[in-house]
Order: sequence, then C-alpha cells, then structure tokens
Amino acid sequence: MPKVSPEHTEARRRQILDAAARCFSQRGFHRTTLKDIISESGLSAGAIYNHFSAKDEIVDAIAQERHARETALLAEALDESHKPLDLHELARAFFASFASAEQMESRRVGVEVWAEALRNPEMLTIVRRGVDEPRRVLARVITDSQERNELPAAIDPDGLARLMVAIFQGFVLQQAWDPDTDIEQYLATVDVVISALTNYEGR
Amino acid sequence: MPKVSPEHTEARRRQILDAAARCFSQRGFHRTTLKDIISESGLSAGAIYNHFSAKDEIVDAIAQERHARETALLAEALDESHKPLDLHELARAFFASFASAEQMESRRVGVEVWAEALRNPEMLTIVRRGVDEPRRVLARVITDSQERNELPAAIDPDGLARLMVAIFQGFVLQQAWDPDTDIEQYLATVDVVISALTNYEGR
Amino acid sequence: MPKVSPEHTEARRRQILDAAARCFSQRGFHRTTLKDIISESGLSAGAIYNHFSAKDEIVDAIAQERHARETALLAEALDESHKPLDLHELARAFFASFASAEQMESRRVGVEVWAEALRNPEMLTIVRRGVDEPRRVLARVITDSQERNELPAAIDPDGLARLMVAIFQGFVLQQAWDPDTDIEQYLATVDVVISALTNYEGR
Amino acid sequence: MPKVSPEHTEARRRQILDAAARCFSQRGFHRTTLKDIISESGLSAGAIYNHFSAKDEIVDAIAQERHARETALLAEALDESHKPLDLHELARAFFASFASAEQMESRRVGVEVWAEALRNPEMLTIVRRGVDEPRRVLARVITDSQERNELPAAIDPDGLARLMVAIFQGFVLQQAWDPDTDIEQYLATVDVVISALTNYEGR
DNA sequence: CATGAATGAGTGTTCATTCAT
DNA sequence: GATGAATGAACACTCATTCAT
Repeated sequence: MPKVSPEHTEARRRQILDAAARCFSQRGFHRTTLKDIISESGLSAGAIYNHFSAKDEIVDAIAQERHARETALLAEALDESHKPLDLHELARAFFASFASAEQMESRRVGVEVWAEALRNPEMLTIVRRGVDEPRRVLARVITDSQERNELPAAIDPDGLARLMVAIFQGFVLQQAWDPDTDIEQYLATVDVVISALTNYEGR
Repeated sequence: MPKVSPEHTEARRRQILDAAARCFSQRGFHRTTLKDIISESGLSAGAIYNHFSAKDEIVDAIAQERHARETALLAEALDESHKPLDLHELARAFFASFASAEQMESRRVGVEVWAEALRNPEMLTIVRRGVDEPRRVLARVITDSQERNELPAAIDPDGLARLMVAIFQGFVLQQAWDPDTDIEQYLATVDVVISALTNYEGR
Repeated sequence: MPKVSPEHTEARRRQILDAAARCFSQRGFHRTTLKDIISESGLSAGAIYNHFSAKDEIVDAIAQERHARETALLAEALDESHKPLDLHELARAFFASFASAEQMESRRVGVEVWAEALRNPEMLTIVRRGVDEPRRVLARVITDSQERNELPAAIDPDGLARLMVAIFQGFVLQQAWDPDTDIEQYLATVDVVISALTNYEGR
Repeated sequence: MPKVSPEHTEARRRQILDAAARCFSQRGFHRTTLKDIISESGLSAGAIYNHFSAKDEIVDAIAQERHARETALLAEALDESHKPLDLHELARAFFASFASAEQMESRRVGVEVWAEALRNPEMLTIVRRGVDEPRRVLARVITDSQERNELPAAIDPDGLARLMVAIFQGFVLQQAWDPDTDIEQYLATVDVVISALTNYEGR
C-alpha cells in the first residue's frame, strides 16, 4: 500500500510504539526482543525497520514520548489553575497523572528509563529535560510565594524545588513497587509539609 | 569432598562479587556479560560457576549485599546517636553514606536494582526489605516524637515516613544523574522542612 | 496493454542499467542492494521490477552489455584499420579502450564478472563469448601473418592468441589494482615482443 | 577441553580454514554463509568465533594463506634451480602449481580475491603483496640476463616483468573458466616468446 | 504503468552455560 | 576444584521481492 498518507505513516509509528510500550512495561526493555514487538504489533520485522532504524531508537522514542506526555500534563494542569499558583495546587497537579492505569504502566517504564540514564547519554538527556523543567517551574513558584510573603525568605528556592521533585520521584518508586500504596495518605502528608513551611517563621 | 577452606571459598565469592559490582556499576546488569566478570575478576568461567549457578544469582547477591550494607550503615548510625532520636539526626544518618565514592558506585547499581525490582520478584523482595525496614524505623521515631509533643499529633506517622524515604530516594536519583548535585544545600532544605514540621501547630 | 512507447521502455532500461553500473563499479554486485540502485536511478522498486524480474537479471544485462560494447569497440577498430592487419595494430586496437575513465569503471565491473563467471553459468557463457571471439580473430590474423611469412610457421596460432589475450587480461587486472600503471610502457613491451616474434626464425 | 595445547588451537584454525576454503571454492565467499562453514567444518558457530572475530577475518586469512602458499611455491622453485636463472626455467616455475587439483581450487578462490581487491583495501594489500614480489624477482632476473647479453638491452625490465606476470594471470583466468585449457600448448608458446626475445637484436 | 510499504526467510554474531581434561 | 574451548539457541537486523492502491 504505497503512496500512503502521512496519517497512515503516523498510525504505523503509533502501532509500533504502543506495542513496544506494552512489551517494555511487561518485561522491561532489555528483556523485550524485537520478536516480542513484532508479535505484539502484528507487523513484520521489515515494517518496523521502515519506521525505526534500530531497537534503541524505539526505546528512545518511548522515553521521549513518556516525558513529553508528562510535561504536557503538568503544563496543562498549570494552565487550568488560577494565578497566582500556590504550592498545594502545584503538588496536586504533579500527582494528577496517578489517576489512570495506563499512566501507571507508563511510569513503570519511566523508572527503567531512570536507571538506563545512568549508562546511556541519550537517555540521560531525555531524563534531564523531563526533570529540570518541572524543577525550574517549581523554583519560580517558590520565589513568587516568597515575594508574596507566603513562604519564609530563608528557604533556598532551588533546594526546596529539588526536594519537592524528590517527593514526587520517591512516590513513583514506592507505588511502582507496591501498587496499593495509598496516594491520598501521601498527598495529605505533602499538604501538611507545605502548610508547615508556609507558616514557618524561621528558627 | 571440598579440599579448600571455607575462608578460601568466601574469598573467591568476594573476588567474584567485587568484580561483578565494578562491572555492573559501569555497564549495568544487562550489558555486563559473564566474560566481563571473568576478565575483571581474573577467574575462569568454571570457577565462577562453582560459586554461583547462574548470572542472575550474582545479580541477586549483589543486590542483597548492597541493601544489607545500607541497612547496616543505618543501624550503626542509629546506635551511635544518643536517645531520644530526633528527625534531624536521623536525616543526617540517612545521608551519611553519600560521603564516599565507593558508595556512589554502589548507589548507581542500587538505582538499577530499583528498576529491576519491577520485573524480577526476587529483586522486589530484596528492595522491599531494604525500604520497608528504614520506613518502619522512621515511623517509630515519628510516633515517639509526637508522644514527646515535638511533632504535631495530626501528622500521619506512616505518611511522613514514606515522604522522608522519598526525599532520600529522590536525592539518590538526582545525584546519580548529576554527581555535582549539592548535598549540603539539599540537607539544609531537609532541615528546614523538619523544623517547620516541628513548629507546626496545624492549621 | 502497454501504453508507453518502446522508446520510453528503452529509456527506463537505460536509466536502470546506468545506475546499476555506477553502483556495481563502486561497491561490486554483491554489496550493491536494490535500494542502492533505486536511489541511484531515482526510480521505484516496482518500476525496476517492471523491466527486470530479479536483481540477477540486471547483473546479467550489465555483463552482457559490457562485453557487447567491448566487442563492438574491437570490431570498429578492426574495420578502421587497413588490411592486411598486423599484430602491432591489433594490439593497439585491443588497448584502445583504456583511454576513457568511463571505460575504466566498466573494466572494474568486468573483473568482477570474470570472478562471478566461476560460479554462475549464465555469466560464464557471457564471459566466454566475450573472450573466445577476440581470440578467434587473433588466431586468424596470426595464421594470415604466417601465410604471408611475417611470423614463423612453427608458432601455434591458437596458443599465441591465448597468450595475447592473457597479456590483455593481465594488464586489465594490474591497472584495476593500480590506476597509475603505465600503459605506454606496457604497450612498448608488447611491441617488442611482437617484433621479436616477427623476426624469430625458430631455434 | 580447555587448557589445550597450541597445536590443538592451530588444528582448529586449520579445520575452519579448510572448511571455509572448500565452501569458498564451491560457492564463492559472498554466497558462502557462516552456516555453510559450520556444516562443512562440523564445528559450532561459537567455536568458529573463538578463532575468528568475523566472517571477513576468515576471508582475509584464506586470501593471505593462498598468496603465502603461492609465494612459497615460487621461492622453492627458484631455490631448486641452478644459478644463473634463465627465463625459461622461471616461467616453468611459475606454472608449476598448475599440477594439482587442490591448487586449481585455490586459484578459483584467488580469482575472486582479485575482484574483491577492487573494493576491499585489506584484500588489495594482500593481492599487491602477492603480485609485486614475483614481479620484482622477474625484473631482477631480466636485468641479470641483459647484463649477460642474453636479452636485448633495449627491453624495459619492469615492462617485461609486468607482461610476464600478465601472461600468468591471463592463463589463470582462462583455465579457471575452462579447466580443459591446454597448459602444455600455452607453455610451449611462452617458450617461443622467450626464445624470440632472447634472439631479438632490436628492430 | 508507477509506487513504496510490507514481508519474512535468512544473515552474521553473541553469550550464558557445560564439561572433558 | 580449576580451566577455557565448545555449544547452539537466540538476537538484532537486512534485503530481494510483492502487490494493493
């Protein structure tokens, strides 16, 4: 079926990436073979190589998409919120993606990407992009809050941003290991921490 | 009929595990071949198989040792501290291991173990043991602090324990991706958070 | 029902064969993929298969054309010369094709055809046709010369024809390996050999 | 069977190279698959890769050995001859290898190496070594003969050496295409040419 | 006729594991 | 126990060929 529309090409790409994502989520990408992706996608080896020139490229694309989707979700959540942003809202926005099961699968792959980033520069770039941007957003919101006297000026905005990102990352891990991990309990604690910081007047 | 002393056996095991740890830290589990371990250890394939019946067993042993060492370090830190423990001291104890470069290598492997735990039940068990125990210690310390009125009673001890563990895990990740990450800045922020919680009287 | 003129068909064939010849000369038959020919020709896979039913057929056609062209060049050279032919002129005619760079490319392909002929009967037939015909021409010229007493009668015409063909083939090889090989030096030596034979009166 | 003698290692290498040579001679090295070599040698893929790190390395080794053997045969023939060498003897020495059927197989592979040398620098080096050395030997013999007044001084030694090498190469080709090619007829003609040159006193 | 996406058998290569010495 | 050559299933990837549009 040649002379095919760009939509068709894009659909095939999706078909491959969706199949790969399912495989990666189940077995991890090191244990996923091209045969797995072939079976799962219903395509042939050649068809896949018409869209990606190597297995690694599929892995990269999945990692990239994952972080792009997460960043998009966050940006969306920020846009919907009323200015000025407060940290409570921001925290909720961060955790919003935990609703769907599909996102849960995606986050499992994300954890593997985190590990892969330690050995694969390509992946480290992707991870950094996905982590640094939210951190910068957070740091800005923190600075703004300090200027409005809603947060002690003594707090280092970057340090707190890092810590809040860590709070998110740590939960991702804990929930990945145990899907029953109680997100509401966790978010309630996050709220307490934020409130405590908000009311804190230095030592 | 073993002709060799148990000490010799143990020394061989160490030789293998140390070589494997170096390989894993550099290339990751999946990219490390048995040939790599053979070269790095200076032993033969057969010699290795006399101590481990499969590559996976080496991986498991490394993961196990890693968490055992970390738990031991933590226990040691707790023992040395003067009762009653406060959260500031506890946080410092958690982060104590970040001093040495060797520990840095070990933590890189640890991150991969975290990812591996998502697909390998054996590894999940190891990870859970390594994470749950500290969390329980933390929760107990928090409860104690609440009883001494050093922390608001409204805080959920388990939720806060989880969050503090997350604060640790997130930093491990961030530092693994960027070794220049400033630990003192981070610890200062952790201290602020703990102080804020200590002084917080609910809303 | 062909809608296209025979000229168009022939033009397409040329387009394919020219592209293929360029590819073969650069990478050899075996390393040239159909994709290479597609890129080089600017045509599509389907278009090529409308004119050739397999890659081998293109190879055959190239080999055939090459030898046809060489034979034609030789015939032309013979026609132009004034009878009776002498061996000096004939040798020059043989080596005439070494002038152009295009012919140089063609000869590189020719060497591969020589090798291919050892395994591919189709190709062997082509090579034989291309080699036997000149050899017969040479043998006839030699016989004629002997009858005119310009060459010792003791010489075996077929043996000498073979040897003169070999002199040509060997030079093709040597020049293919080293394009700087001095053709004038070589031709001068050939002339000396012919003169020596001409003047030779047996032992 | 580890801790094996160097002889054993060498025997395995031979086993592989002999099998490969048989395959190459039958199908050519482009059409010979590793599976072919595996079947023919009776070894496993892994065993082969213990001795050669890629298929290309086997091809190179075969080409190298072929030329080494040919050079050795020539050197041997030269040593056996009584000084001073004359061209008749030298020509016979060159053609001595045409006796055995095994050498015939080897020469078929050699023709393929000649073609391969046009695209593969590694192979070109091997071919050049195999061709230049005999050419130099020939040129020296020619110069010596000229000094002894057995050959006209007007002849260019290098040109004649090239031509004699070509006479050899051309015969290799012709015999490879047609095993029935008469070597005695050919050698007789070569002798006539040499005699004619010997008696030639310039134009 | 032209297109080029799709096919899938086949390729060279790797690597955890075994076992005769 | 120690050795390391041997195994062979599995892997990622290629490419001549087909055929629906």
